[in-house]
Amino acid sequence: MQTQTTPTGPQPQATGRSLEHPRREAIRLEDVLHALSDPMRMRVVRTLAEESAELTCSVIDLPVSKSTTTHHFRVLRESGVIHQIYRGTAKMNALRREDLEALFPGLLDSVLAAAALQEGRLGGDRG
Amino acid sequence: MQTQTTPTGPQPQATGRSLEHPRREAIRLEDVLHALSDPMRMRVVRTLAEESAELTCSVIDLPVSKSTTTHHFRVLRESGVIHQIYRGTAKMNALRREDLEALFPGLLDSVLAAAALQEGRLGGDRG
DNA sequence: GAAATAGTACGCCGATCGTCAAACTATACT
DNA sequence: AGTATAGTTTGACGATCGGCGTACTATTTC
Repeated sequence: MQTQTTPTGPQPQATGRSLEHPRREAIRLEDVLHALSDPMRMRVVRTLAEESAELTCSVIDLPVSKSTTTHHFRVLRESGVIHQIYRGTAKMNALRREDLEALFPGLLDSVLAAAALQEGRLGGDRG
Repeated sequence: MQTQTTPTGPQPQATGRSLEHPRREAIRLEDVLHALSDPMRMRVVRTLAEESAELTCSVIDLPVSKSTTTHHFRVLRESGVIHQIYRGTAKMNALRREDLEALFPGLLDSVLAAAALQEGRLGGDRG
C-alpha cells in the first residue's frame, strides 16, 4: 500500500499505517496549552525544538514506560502540537511550527523561552 | 488587623482573611499553562486583561455555579496567574502581569493574543 | 441585632489524567 | 522463516478534574 511520492534514498519509506492529525484550523488553544502543561510532553516539545528536525519517539527517552510515551506523543499529535509519520519501524516526530505560528503567533517561542528560563532558575533539572 | 497603606476613600479596606499566593519565584510554567487550559479560567484571565483593573469574582459571571467559580479562581491564584485580596464582602482579582512578565516574558501577551485570534476564527463565541 | 451580600468549605459525582504491565502488530534484517 | 526493533493496544490503578448543591462564614447595611 505504498503511496509515497518522494523517494529519499536508502531510508525506509512511509508506510500504510495512518495517523490522524487535526487540520490547522481545527487546532484549539486550550488543547495546545493542556498538551504543554505536562512536564514529559514539554520535554518532548523542547527536544524537538532544539533539534529542529524529525526525531523518532525512542530517541527522546522519557523516564516513563513505552506505553506512557506512546500516550504522550498521541496527546501532542491530537492537540496539533506535533506531526507524526511512520517510517519503517520508526515513527518520526516534528513540531508543527508553521501551523502553530500561523494560528498563535509567538506563542510557541515564548513558551519555549519560558521553559528555558525556568530551567535556568530551577537549576537545570528540566522538571 | 487593618494594615492597609493607601486608603482610597469610602470603599472598604482589606480585611484579616488571608489568601495564599505563591511567591514570584515559586510560580511554575506548567501550572500556569494548566490554569490557562480551561475555558472558564481563560475567560476570567481575558476579562481581567481587558479591564486591566481589579474586578470582583461576581462581576465576571461564568456560566457555572458559585462554588465552581470559587474553584476556578483558586486554581488561578494558586498557579500564580492572579492576585486576590478581600475588600469588605468582596474579593478583588487582578492579573499578576509583572510577575508573569518577569518570569515568562511575552507569554501572557501571546496567550491573550492567541485567544483573541481564535475567538475571531471561531465566530466570537468565546468558548 | 437582623437581613442582605459575597464568597468558602465540604462532600459527592462522573470524567479524564498519567502511569504501568502484558500482549500484540508492523517493519526490517539476516 | 526467524529474530530483532519500534511502537500500539488494552485494561487496570489511583489521582486529579470540573461540576454541583448545601450549609457555612465574613462583612456591610439597616
